[in-house]
Amino acid sequence: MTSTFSEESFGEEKRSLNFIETIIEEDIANRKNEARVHTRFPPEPNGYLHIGHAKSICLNFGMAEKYQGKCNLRFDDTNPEKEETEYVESIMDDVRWLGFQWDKEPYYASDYFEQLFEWAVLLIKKGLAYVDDQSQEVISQQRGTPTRPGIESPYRNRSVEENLDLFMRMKNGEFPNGSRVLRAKIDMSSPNMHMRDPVMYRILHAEHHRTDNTWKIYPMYDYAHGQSDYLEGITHSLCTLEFEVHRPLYDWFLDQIIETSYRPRQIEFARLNLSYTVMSKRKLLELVKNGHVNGWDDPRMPTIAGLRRRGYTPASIRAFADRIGVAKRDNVIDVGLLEFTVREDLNKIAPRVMAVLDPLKVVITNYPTGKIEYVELENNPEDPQSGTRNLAFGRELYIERDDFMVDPPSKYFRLAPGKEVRLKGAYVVRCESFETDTDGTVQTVFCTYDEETKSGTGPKQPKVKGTLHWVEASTAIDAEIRLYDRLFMDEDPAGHKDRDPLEFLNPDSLKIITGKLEPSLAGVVPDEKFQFQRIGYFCVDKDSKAGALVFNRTVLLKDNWAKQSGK
RNA sequence: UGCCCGAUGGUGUAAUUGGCAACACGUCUGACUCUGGAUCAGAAGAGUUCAGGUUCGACCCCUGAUCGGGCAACCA
Repeated sequence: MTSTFSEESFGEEKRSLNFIETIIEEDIANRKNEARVHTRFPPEPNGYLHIGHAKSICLNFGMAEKYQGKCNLRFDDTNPEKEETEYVESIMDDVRWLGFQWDKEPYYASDYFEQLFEWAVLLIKKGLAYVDDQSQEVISQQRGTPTRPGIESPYRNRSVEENLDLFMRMKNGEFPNGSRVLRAKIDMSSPNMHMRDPVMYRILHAEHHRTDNTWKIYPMYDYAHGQSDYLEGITHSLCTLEFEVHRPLYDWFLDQIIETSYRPRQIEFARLNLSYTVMSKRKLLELVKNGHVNGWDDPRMPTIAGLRRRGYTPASIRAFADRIGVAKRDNVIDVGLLEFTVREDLNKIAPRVMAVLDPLKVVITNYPTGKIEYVELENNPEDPQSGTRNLAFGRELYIERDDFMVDPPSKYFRLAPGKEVRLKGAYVVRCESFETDTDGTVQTVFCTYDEETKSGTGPKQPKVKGTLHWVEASTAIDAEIRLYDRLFMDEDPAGHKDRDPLEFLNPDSLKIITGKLEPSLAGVVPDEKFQFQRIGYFCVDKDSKAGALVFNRTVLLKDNWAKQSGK
């Protein structure tokens, strides 16, 4: 094994290789395929990319980066009935957003239709492919079952001439959909179902998003994928485990056409599963179509577009992909790990601001009426470069309703009658009294402040247990805050036989409230990210406008008090 | 009663290719803190699915079993 490429630069922790890196390094050491590394990310443009695809993207582009190779973006568009340009666009957006750059232009399997067709003709001439006139049902029956061998089609031994003629006429559109297929002649009794004379081409009179109506026949995945890899010079074709049984077929087709020593190799890894969510395109599409979420980029969706709108950063997703690793065993990653990686990134980069989501009025009774002063606050204690800002302080403020209790337990470090807290960046205040409405809900809390405790400059700096965030009432601005929670209440919503994942939908996955924010936020634009001090990370939604701000909650801060008091 | 994969703390991923298991998240302590965040220090938690075998020595090799996943679209 060469260690040339496994050495990490100084400061980075040195990690052991995953099984794919091990294979690649062996191949490089053996100078297989001239020691080139060329991968590809091959999505079908029939839906939006999700976090599982992000794993594949990071893997494929990551291997290319690590071994100074290349990675193609290739749209696997062999089924005109499901594929749309909208998806092509979104996929390119997502890959770019994650920070990867594909080699040259995006490729399309449809670019190879002509070549694929010629190779099909070649297979017919070699006696390795034939036109079958039977119906889908009959062909399916003849295929047998996993435990019973199939039987051969009566059309299996047609002459090359007849096959050629029929295949041409299929191509020319002379036959209706479903009337004939081209099949590879392999082995109807193979224990591997995929080798039982698989279909190579079907007749589809459908408009293709790129080739329009030129083609009346379309190649199947198995017939197109390996050859596409070959045409692009791919060396390591990484795909998920369910394609493992396809590998003999991948190799079989390549065997028939390859004349060089170069050959791509398919390697399978386990797809990502995330707890408390669903990951199949079909189920995600259902969520969108049935209106359980507001589109593919709804911040509750595990799509890349959804995560982006939720406030996740590319760095956090790449860090996530990094930590989950790559292996062949089935896995379910705790969604908490994803949340950890965003917090980790946002903690470093998100400016801190004051925002009160459930406001409770506080009156500082000994503070002059009408006076406003400005206190200085750090923008981000984690980032010394981020500077400070001035924030209005006055007699009437809002604090979080959770931060006051009439009759608190002993470990409660916040405001309560007779207790003192620090208002972050301002003064220490003491709660003298409070006022409730008729049903006992606290309406206003009355405090006194000590002018000498002013943050930083005051002569008295008493140690107080609690520090609260706050906003000054007359200058605070309102904003719509969208509080997102997990979409499903079950850890594995799709993992129950006889139960629809929709049964586990979380009815409280979105709550919309109006919060009070510090005025410096008036000019924010979509995608800006902040830490609402002591609450969590929030980002500006694309629906946000000046005067009608909208924030999405990305993730809460870790909250040991909630954990402790919840028990 | 087929074929192909896989099985290591709660969750993931490792173990210099045979020298008695490490890292991350999570959990729990404690310190620090003008964010009950972050940071720092520490702890608990698996003896590697099971049973045999080879070996001085097995997570690693062999045999068998068990459990889990995948395969019967003219989907990818």
